[in-house]
Amino acid sequence: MKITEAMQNYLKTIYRLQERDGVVSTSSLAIAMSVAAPSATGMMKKLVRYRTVRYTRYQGVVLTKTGRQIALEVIRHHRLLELYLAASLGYSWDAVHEEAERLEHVISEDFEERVFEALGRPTRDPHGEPIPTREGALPVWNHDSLADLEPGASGTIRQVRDSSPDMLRYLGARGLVPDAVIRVVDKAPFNGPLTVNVGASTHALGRDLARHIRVEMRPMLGEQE
Amino acid sequence: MKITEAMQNYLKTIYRLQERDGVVSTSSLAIAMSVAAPSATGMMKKLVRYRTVRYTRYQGVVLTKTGRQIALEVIRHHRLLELYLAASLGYSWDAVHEEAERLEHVISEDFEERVFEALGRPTRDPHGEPIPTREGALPVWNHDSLADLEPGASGTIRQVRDSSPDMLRYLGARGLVPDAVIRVVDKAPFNGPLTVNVGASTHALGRDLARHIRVEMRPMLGEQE
DNA sequence: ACTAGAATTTAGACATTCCTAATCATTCAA
DNA sequence: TTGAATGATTAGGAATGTCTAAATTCTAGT
Repeated sequence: MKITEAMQNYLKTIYRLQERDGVVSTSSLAIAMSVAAPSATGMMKKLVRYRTVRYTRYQGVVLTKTGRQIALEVIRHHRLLELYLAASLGYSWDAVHEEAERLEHVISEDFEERVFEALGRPTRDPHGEPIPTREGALPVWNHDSLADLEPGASGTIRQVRDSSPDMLRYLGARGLVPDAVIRVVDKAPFNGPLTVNVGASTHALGRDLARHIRVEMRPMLGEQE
Repeated sequence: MKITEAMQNYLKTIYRLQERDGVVSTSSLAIAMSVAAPSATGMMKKLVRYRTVRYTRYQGVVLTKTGRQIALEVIRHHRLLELYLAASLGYSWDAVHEEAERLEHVISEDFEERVFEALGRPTRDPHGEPIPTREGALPVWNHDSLADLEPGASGTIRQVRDSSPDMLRYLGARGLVPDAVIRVVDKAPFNGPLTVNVGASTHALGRDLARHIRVEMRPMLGEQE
């Protein structure tokens, strides 16, 4: 009766998909885990035995409180590690994900605590994602998708939601990182690209890409109360 | 065709036992790995297929060059991690072993390299054990066992070979750590205790325990050339 | 309402790594 | 030298997590 590493990974993935889609289907889970569908079905049944998910045949799964707790614990490890690797060992923000992915399952609570303190009890990882607390609470902000901003709007990048190293390097090279201040110059119709100012330079960004960038809008002049 | 974590652990353990006893028997390996004897036999056969050990039925195993290479790589990870945990995250020397034991199999070569550089290319871990080089070379010193020193002899502790946290705490509390300068005051016959000066204080030490402490003797006055 | 196609689950298999029970080999002592 | 104790191996089986192929269930379009 032990939560294995595989189970942790499934729970973490279910959590992520559930945030996005609500109920999680077998096929989406299988794709996200890079396994065949029967593997996902089998694991769902196992997770049920551990009371970490609620599962109805042909209907998909939802995390229980216990399952969410475990997922958030793993996510906390992951994000603390990403931050630690970047801050203390000089990793670039596009390289932290892969290393954290393997370390997150093996570090002790003691290690977690020491890293947390060494980093000054941080609340966000290098990609701007919030770090769950030890108690499993996760502050949720509702920032706007960059893709939704209209020309003229400006704000501060709060999150860059993409774990592909190539994409992160691409964005980083253009200054599109958390805390960067941006302004939308132009926006093509029909899901076409956005043109944005970042600091001194201007870049065109695909709408799909922009959707992964979350922005805290600066209240327009005259809009403040 | 992949070296699994279990195989790494067996190879590391075979390396350690081989240093001590020469050829490694199934039973000693099984005991050291905390598994039943048939598990050890089975793994030996598997390690043969990977050309990491030479094995003769009923005779035990010896590492091949490849096997030793892999064992030393894992040991390098282990000792770098021990040092890093102690130096950068404030772990006590009795706590580093357990954490390093789990991390050693999952860190990347990149992580290893960054830690190595962050620590200033160290050559010894917190217990005084030498850290194998990236090429798999291991400097071997032949220090004396504290148990062999005669009354009046003195020297510097170079290694404390014990991974039990309790024992390390016990020794640490008495100042018996690497680089400590000690002098043997008295030595009981028949495998009885040694009495040693460590800094300002004096302690009696069981001979078995003293055997795990390796000392670089200071040449006696008048003995220098 | 029916049916074709998509999604999902079941069935059966394989690789790992571990176990217990039983058999086989070695060795040491009388 | 022989035989009992010790040590090692074989035989057979369990748990995990994966797969492919086949059967089942669902869903949408007519």
